[in-house]
Amino acid sequence: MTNPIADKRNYEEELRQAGVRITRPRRIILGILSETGDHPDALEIFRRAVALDSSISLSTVYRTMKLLETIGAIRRHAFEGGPSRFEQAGGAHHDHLIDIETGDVVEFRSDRIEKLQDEVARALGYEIVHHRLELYGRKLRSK
Amino acid sequence: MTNPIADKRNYEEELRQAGVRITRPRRIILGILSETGDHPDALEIFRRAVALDSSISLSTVYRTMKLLETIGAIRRHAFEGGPSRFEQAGGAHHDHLIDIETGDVVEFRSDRIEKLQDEVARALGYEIVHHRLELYGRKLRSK
DNA sequence: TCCTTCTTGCAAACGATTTGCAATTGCATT
DNA sequence: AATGCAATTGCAAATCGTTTGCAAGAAGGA
Repeated sequence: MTNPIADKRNYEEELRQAGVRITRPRRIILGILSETGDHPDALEIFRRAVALDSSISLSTVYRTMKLLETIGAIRRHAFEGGPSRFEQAGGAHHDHLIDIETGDVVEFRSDRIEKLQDEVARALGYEIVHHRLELYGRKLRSK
Repeated sequence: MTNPIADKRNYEEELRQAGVRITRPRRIILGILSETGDHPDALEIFRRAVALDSSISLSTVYRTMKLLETIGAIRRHAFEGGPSRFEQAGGAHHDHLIDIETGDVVEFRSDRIEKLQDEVARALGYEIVHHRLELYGRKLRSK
């Protein structure tokens, strides 16, 4: 999930492919995204970016996230209550379990649930374009 | 799902039980909520309320929604992109399918999906406190 | 290097929602 | 029905996350 070198390469390549310039702020933000395994929000990315180049602005972070989102390089999640959080796209589809105590995000995937969703939608006369499944829970103090 | 008289009764009763005063604005908002089968947002509720009493303010709508939410009389949903939308609580649990073309909301329920969610969470060492499952789709032009 | 176009930082604007405050109201009490 | 006080209101201003206009500054092909 965290593969700094290869992922970073991909990002710049994706940008080039999309015909956008590779600027200093973008390179920095891309580096941050490709090295993180968590789901940071814009402000958190901004903080990490400023640590590397204090001249980066929050607007640029937002603009870059939107750009990356439209070219499909990252995914945006609006979990309950908080600001949008981002993750690299490219991996297989998955849903999220959010630890309501820590905010940690655990990714999971259930083909059986996906299949049932399709069935439900079809039964209602719809085809699913996309979905959002978020489980909010707390750690079992399993002994 | 739409039962004006009984539902309206319940609302005022619930408010009394919670020890809050039954005011003119509240009565009007409650009436609107109990008569609607859809999932209006605050502004829409405000519009309908103003039609009945032009002195009602949007803040009061927001305050009332929050109040009703905390006493468990209504549920708030933050569907993708838009403002919060509300529905009466009290019915059985269900999830939502949102028509991405019209914004219409279809309620559905799948015990099998619920069960699988629990299994997934448990396997990850969590217990679910609540969840959010939203299907975004478009009508099948089924002939 | 030059030129055009894309990007940036900044500050102001934004939409949804919340809040401070002084005026008004509900309602338990006389 | 009149009283009193806390709960509630409308209004305007504040808030949060995010977007945008603009003038200045870089990217990168000619």
